[in-house]
Amino acid sequence: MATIYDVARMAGVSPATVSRVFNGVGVSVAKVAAVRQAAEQLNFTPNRTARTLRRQSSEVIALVIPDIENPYFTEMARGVEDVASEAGYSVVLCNSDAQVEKESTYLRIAIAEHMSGVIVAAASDRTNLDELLGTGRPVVAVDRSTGHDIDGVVMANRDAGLSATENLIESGYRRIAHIAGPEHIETAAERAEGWRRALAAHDLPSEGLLRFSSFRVDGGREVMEELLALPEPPDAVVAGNNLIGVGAIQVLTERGLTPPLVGVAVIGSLPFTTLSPSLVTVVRLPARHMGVMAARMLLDRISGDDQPARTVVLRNELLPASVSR
Amino acid sequence: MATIYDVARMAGVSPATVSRVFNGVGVSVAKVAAVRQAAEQLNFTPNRTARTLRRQSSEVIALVIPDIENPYFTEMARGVEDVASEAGYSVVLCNSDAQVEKESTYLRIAIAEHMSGVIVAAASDRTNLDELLGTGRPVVAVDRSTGHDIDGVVMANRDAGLSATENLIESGYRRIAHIAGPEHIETAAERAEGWRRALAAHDLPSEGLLRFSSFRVDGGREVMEELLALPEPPDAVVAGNNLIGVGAIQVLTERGLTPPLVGVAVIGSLPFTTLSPSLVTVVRLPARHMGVMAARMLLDRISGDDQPARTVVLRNELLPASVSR
DNA sequence: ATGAAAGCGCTAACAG
DNA sequence: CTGTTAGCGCTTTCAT
Repeated sequence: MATIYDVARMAGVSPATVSRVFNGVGVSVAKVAAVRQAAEQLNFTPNRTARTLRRQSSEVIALVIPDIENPYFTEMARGVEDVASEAGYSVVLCNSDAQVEKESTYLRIAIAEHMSGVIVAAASDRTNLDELLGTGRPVVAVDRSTGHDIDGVVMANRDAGLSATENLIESGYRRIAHIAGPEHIETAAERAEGWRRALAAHDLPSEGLLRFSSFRVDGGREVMEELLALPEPPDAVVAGNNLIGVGAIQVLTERGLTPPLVGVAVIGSLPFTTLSPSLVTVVRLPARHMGVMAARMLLDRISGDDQPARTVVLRNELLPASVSR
Repeated sequence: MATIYDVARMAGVSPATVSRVFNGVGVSVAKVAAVRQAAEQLNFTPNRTARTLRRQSSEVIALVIPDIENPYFTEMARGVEDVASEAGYSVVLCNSDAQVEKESTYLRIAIAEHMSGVIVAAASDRTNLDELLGTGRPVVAVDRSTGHDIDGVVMANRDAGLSATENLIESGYRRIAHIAGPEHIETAAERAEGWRRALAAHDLPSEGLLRFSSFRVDGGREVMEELLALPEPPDAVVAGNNLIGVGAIQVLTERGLTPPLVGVAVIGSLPFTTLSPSLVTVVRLPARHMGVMAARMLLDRISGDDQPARTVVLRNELLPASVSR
């Protein structure tokens, strides 16, 4: 690999001048031309590692998410990436697999690699950002808030749970279960709270109808089966996220209980569903937009913005099933 | 951030010794203990950028894929990540968005950041690896082969197209269309070739029944609509990948032509489908395994293996629909 | 086994 | 506008 010295020699200038050419500072047109030509000829690319070491920061941001196979998070990643790459930043995607240890490893790498900032969807409420924040790096929380006083972008989760449930109530369902995500994850708890409130407001029963699960397809399947095995099974169900929804609908379909025979409302979109869209209620969560907002806030912080921490709450959109029992 | 010098001073040793402690070379137990304790106290993490600059290589590999929102590729990414992280490597995921220019940018970053190797699912047949290969870095092609003489892992695409089509023929369908991916993408062309052969072998018509599209849901939807508008519409369809399959099934469902009314075979899994699995034929492609194999080959190369280039072809598994017309 | 010292390739004062 | 120079933090000879 050619270095800045090779280019300098070939162009008959000093290494500093070559550096300047590649960093947009004032250099005479003649030398710029000479340097560019030499660089071209030598196939020179500035060595980012050296630049990073010298500058103590790199144009890379880390995005740490708990499940790279969940379309909700990949949609969000697209939003982050679009904003970041527009601004000349690269995004490295890290999959914490919902494990705090893996998450810590990636956060440590972000520090050790001098990345400029981090966007993190916390693996759990035990996520520890102290070390990262101690380095002064900007960090933005997405999807789930953390215990720390930092910028964040979250969904209106309680509202989502509430409106999903109310929609089912309006459609005439009366025994509405909720398959929530893990109990210690904020989004899950909040959505469950919304579900509970909706039922309470309409004097409907909730006892025995709330189940915590994993935010995954098999979690949704398992719990749906349990619910159907109940002496008095529910006539409708609110799925705590997209994957739980998929699992629940799969089980219902296999049993011939295709919605709207059993009412289904899902918190989150079902991008790859093959079901006719009018059969289930969906609360669309603006995942891409969440990524966009988070990236913008992070970039602001990186360029020195030091306002007090902000939390943005994103509204969601109810797409009611158009067919009911 | 504490440096190796801070630790050295505190532990009463030289910086070189600290370095040795963190690189597993022979150091007396007493000093090891002193260094570890000092490091702990100062919360020291070796600076990777400096290490990379010095060593001219980093324990990071890049994985470049054309669509991060496609579960096929994220499943593959999981396979890569599991193997890599086991071996102490981190994986940075880069989304080329099926654009050769974005892809080039990421490949250039991989060089400039001294990454140890690259796994790439080529954006198109115009993907250019010359610059990357010129640096001597190991590169493994996945999913799609490249023009270059490098290791690769691909699916048995022709076979996949063939067996998907034959399954539909056996189920009694006679007018079988194929919605393929982009014509200039190898996987699409090969699967189409399999479809064509199956039809030819059974003296069935193919004329006007092959459509190239994008490997995305809207591509599948669009073409499915076109096909249904034909004067003589097909009675079955082979979808060129998972997303095309989703789009096609969505359109059929909306028209009340739910499979098996119209036969559907999909090349690729439908992880988030809510359709009863027995209604469509699926050719399962071992995406995770592809990632695992690719990562292993790359790691081998990184540790110096210099055998001639190998190409691994992965067999797929036919999961026939259990219900037919 | 340990330390001293020389860079890896780049950028940012500082002079001129 | 341009060149000289001193590191960024680490690893790795080369001595000892």
